[in-house]
Amino acid sequence: MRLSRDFFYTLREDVRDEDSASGNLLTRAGMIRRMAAGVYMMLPLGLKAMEKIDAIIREEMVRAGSVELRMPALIPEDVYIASGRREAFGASMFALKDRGGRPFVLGPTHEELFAVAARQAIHSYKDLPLSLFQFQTKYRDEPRPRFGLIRVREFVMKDAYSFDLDLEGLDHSYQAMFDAYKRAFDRMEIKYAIVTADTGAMGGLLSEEFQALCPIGEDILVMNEESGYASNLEVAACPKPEPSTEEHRTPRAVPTPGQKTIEDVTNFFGETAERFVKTLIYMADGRPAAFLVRGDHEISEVKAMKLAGCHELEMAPPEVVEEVTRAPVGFAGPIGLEIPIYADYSVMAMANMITGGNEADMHIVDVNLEDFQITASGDIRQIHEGETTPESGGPVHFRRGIEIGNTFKLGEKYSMAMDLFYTDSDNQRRPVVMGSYGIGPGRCLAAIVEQNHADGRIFWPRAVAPIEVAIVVVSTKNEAQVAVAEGLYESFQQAGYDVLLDDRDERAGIKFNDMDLIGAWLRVTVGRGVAEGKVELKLASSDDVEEVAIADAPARVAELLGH
RNA sequence: CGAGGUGUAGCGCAGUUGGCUAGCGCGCCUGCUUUGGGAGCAGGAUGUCGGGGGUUCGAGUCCCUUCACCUCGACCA
Repeated sequence: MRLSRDFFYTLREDVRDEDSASGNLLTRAGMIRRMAAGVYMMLPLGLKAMEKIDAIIREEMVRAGSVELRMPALIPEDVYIASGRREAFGASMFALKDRGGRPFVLGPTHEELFAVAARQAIHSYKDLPLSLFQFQTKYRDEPRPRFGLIRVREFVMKDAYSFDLDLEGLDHSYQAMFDAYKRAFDRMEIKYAIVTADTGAMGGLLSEEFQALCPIGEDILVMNEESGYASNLEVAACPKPEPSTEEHRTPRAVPTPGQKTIEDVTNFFGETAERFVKTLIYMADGRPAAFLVRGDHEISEVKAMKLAGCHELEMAPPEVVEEVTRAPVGFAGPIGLEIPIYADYSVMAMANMITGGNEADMHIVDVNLEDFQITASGDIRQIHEGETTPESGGPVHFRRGIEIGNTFKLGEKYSMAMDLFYTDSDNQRRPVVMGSYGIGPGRCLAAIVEQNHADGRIFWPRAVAPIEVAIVVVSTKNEAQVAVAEGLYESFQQAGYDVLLDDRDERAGIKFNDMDLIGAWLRVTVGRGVAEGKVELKLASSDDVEEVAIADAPARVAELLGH
């Protein structure tokens, strides 16, 4: 690009309302611009970086044997009703009607459409396996977009789908995609962890996430480096404690006026939180249910949903809490509840616990398991840092990650819903076994910047730098300099580099600063050295400046770029 | 959805108890000087003060309303 003519600008100051380094730097570098909450313009330089990321992903997809196509974003609503996901996505789906009043949605993900498309091509076991992918815009009406490109409402996703005969075939397809993902992220030089994750709204058998390690990441990763254990906090298994050997006493009510929170009550009783049980009232698929966790623990809603076997779980509104506990919010307890009660393993190990009294200003002490009826017990809490589980093999610690990729073994869920079957060699009709695999290229871009910036400038990994070579003409009034710069520009373009010519009539300092901000990988300075037949080369990653003869510049640049 | 906050020039901001032509820095335009790390001097342009309504002789400022955006929360009863 030639700056005197191209669409290019930078901002000198930090941008208001950009709460992440990547959002701020990409905006200042003139690569992106926010239009609305979670909606961004992708400007030429940002688009260039995106295209490089896309190209890497595309190459790895093709290498893994996947075939590219493109689905619509505008989709009749009944496609998602058929799979039962219209409800699962709920308000996070952008919904609209056409002029005839027919309901449409903007697709948040495309398992259904791919299943529908595959129906045309898959009839026999001879048609399998098959792998398809696309780069396509998704729409999700996030409750709270934030962190620049990291949580947005409109974004391009690379999504791929595998179709296999059986679970064994799925394992192969999954592994091929998994390896492709690793190669792609390695080429982008992203520092990431792979964690087991919740299958969530996708459903299915297994989910693993590729998480770019980064302090502003929204996911908490539970890890143990020695054993290689890594799991999303949502699903990280907790240790199962030994039952208490304390002798069980008889429950008795104790007045606790105004003591509602665990903190209140621990102070009131002068006991540690481990002696208390939190009774959380939820709506599980619309019906109230109680979940018990120890006072010092936090519930994992993902695990709780699995234990309760429900698809939707949200905190019950105060009216419901008051109805089922017959007490104001803050005094719920298991004794006398007439709704299903699910208990965490740690509660199963407790004795003489303190619970709410289901009565205003009342708690009950010395409660034991025999004093109430439990529907089911299981691991429904979040693990704490420092705990050890059989899986982790040692104490876990937490890190934060940005989810840049996710792989799912879906199984037969969508095939069954969308009627995707094949005939096997014994003339039996069988559901196709599917997998789905997503990468957020925009999140990759953001994660790369988060991981590679300092002093208000971006340091791009080699493979994704939008500008490989920036030619800075120090003085555009100096004809000799301009001629040399133009010659090099032409030569670098011929060589196929991503090259930028800063021929703006600006002072050298402005140009140098701008090239630093946008993270030009290699800078060629065409200035006073031209009089002696020389130009200067400088890598963004180093402070060293190398003088070379103009005639030698193309060869040396090629060498530095590794072309 | 709950709570809080912010909307004033392209960007970042100030604007007193309501007061007369609405300011500052950067950027932009013109000229001169300068010219290797965000130049200097002089001159200049640019505003539905988020929108609508109201109070008032007079509103960026007060009131009502609405929209947008941001932060925290929306699991701990």
